[in-house]
Amino acid sequence: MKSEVAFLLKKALVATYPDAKVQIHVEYPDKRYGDYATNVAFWLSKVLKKPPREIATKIAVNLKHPFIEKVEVAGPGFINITMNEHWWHSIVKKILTLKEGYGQLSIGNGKRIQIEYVSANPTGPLHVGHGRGAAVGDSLARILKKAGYEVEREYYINDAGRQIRMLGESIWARCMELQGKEVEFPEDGYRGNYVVDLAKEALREFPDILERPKDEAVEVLAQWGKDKLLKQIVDDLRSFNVSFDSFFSEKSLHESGEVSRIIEELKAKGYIYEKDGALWFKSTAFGDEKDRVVVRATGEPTYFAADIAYHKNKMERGYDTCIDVWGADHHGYIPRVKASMAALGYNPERLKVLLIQMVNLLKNGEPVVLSKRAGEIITLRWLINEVGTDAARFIFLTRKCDSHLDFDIEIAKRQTEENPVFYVQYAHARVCSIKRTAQERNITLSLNEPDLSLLKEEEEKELMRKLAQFPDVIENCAKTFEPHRLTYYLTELASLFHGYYNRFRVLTEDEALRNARFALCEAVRLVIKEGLNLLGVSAPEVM
RNA sequence: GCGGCAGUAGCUCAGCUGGACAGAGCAGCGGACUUCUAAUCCGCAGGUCGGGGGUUCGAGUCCUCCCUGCCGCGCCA
Repeated sequence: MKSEVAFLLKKALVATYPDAKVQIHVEYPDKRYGDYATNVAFWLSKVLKKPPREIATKIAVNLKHPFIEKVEVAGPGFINITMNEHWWHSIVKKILTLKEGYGQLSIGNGKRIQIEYVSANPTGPLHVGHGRGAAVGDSLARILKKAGYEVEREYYINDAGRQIRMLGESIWARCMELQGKEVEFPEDGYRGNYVVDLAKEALREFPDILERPKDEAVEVLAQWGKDKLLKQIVDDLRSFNVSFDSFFSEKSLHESGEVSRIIEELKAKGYIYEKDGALWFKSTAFGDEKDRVVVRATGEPTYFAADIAYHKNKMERGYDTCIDVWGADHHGYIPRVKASMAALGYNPERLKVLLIQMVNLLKNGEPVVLSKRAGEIITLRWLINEVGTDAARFIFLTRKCDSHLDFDIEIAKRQTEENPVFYVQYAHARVCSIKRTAQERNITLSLNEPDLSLLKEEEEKELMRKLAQFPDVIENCAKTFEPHRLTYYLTELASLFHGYYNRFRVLTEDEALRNARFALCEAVRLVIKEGLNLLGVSAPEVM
């Protein structure tokens, strides 16, 4: 609702200083100062060369609206605004009318955003780190949609190149072992147990596989294994409430010739040279720290070459913005991708890369040590089975992407008050419980024209203030690409609700008061439900 | 060595274009269930915002230097 206040401020500003051009920023001050505040006078004082208090006072005089109770100039020049009850009541009514549609914005203005996330190699199951990227990417997609963007979600499948062949060789080696044949396991092979399971299944599916020439067998197993693993990945993501609009195959870029074409295009522009038998892209011309190989001395294109083609393809599809969600260990990769886009004549600003920091797994405060050599990983599937999708998603979204995340498996499993997701869900369930109890006791509850002026308590006003912030939170998340702000908001809203619930009764004798309070609670419930939905977390009616 | 991220209460972390006395949860201590679910609530206690300089009317937030931790610097992806 900040935007409405900003609009009123804008009017007052124009009335006072018609020529002033300044961005109006509205904040939530400490509640003893008022409901909204702005520091616009400070910015103006720089331009007008007058004291901020003087400017603030003049603007305040012109700030009028039936919903404004009072306007005060405070401190060195803040303008504090206090709204009257009609303003707060209008918000509750708005929520009850719009329901889950409350908070829908149009700041995206129909602009197209593509968001690519997870994109894990189909050479093994998803691990916990992928889960964090999935939670962030998926929730961000939901939030951006809510903010009025046209959003497309994509998964880039690295189904070409060395790692897929290595998958085939790993399965082949395990097949040999299962048949009791001595064979050296490939040095960079995939050592996880899942490869043994795949090998067992492969032997059933292709009884003659080991009789075929090795190259052929490896190729068959590679493609078959890749498809199996991809299906498993998609299934895991589905259990994690994560979905995609499209899957884009790296292999298709090679097969369609797009990779070769992109190299020719860069060559024509003079950004490709040969050294040591390989072809190099002159990314240093666009700020990268060194040039990068696009075609190996063996004649094979690198992963990066395909990635250039992929990003060109994205640009050609006309998105206003493309978001790539990557693990933070890929940060050194950003300059070369942006360089390639610049070289091809695209504005690199159209690409935003979100780096997701590492997840540290803990067990009762102690780091979980995994042997990388033995291919030990903690899979997302395991995590979902242990702690559930709701808890895992919520915990992943309680940190900003830039921060490392300590994920303590025992705490997440414990399902106690240490686990914030239940706290928020419980608030939702409690409102549902009020409704149920009323039904059981034949108490009438009506949302029809509640008399909200009966909500006189400070706690009730606090709740209405918080509810009014929801659209601002959506806007904030969408602009910063930071979904974690929503989890904090929901926790705060739930906290206010629990406090209110403990102190006041909804099902009172006084029918008018009962209906007014229930209307407020129902508004809280609707916002929590929609908020959780944006995080991909369920809102149970009973707990 | 170069680069990225982090360094805020005992622990895990928030902190909205720089704003008005630095916030939450957990842990600790003390209270609240014949009344809409105690997975809850109320209260107390707890911090020279890693350190030094600087910019500003104002710095946890911006600049600079230093310290510590994690990560990256392949013709791997």
